[in-house]
Amino acid sequence: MAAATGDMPTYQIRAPTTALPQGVVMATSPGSLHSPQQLAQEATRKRELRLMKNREAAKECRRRKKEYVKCLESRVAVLEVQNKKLIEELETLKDICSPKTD
DNA sequence: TTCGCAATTCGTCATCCGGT
DNA sequence: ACCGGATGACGAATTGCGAA
Repeated sequence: MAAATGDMPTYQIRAPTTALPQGVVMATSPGSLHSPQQLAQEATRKRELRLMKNREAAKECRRRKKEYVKCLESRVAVLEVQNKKLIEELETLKDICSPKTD
């Protein structure tokens, strides 16, 4: 697929993020954190939240990619039919235009 | 039935890139 | 500069299938 430094794949649609995944609870405000234990808990919570979001993002990314590939495949099918017709048409015109050698 | 293998799916990490 | 979303890469888990 697109190289890391390449252009954006056409199947990517950047949508604004809205709701949090179900079951995710916002943390208390940072100002209310004190002990190292609380800080550690907060770090763990943040990590779990990040993993959960990335998991969902990966699913969505793969879904879009599949859709994109399907779309490309159906376009290939259409173009193949079109190409076949054009080749046939060309052969017909060649027959009509070629001088009779006889 | 079960074993081995290939293909597919999934979760995670690393990185890039755009927005603030 | 920092943050967060998108995605490629990778390894682990799962699935499907033919051979024994």
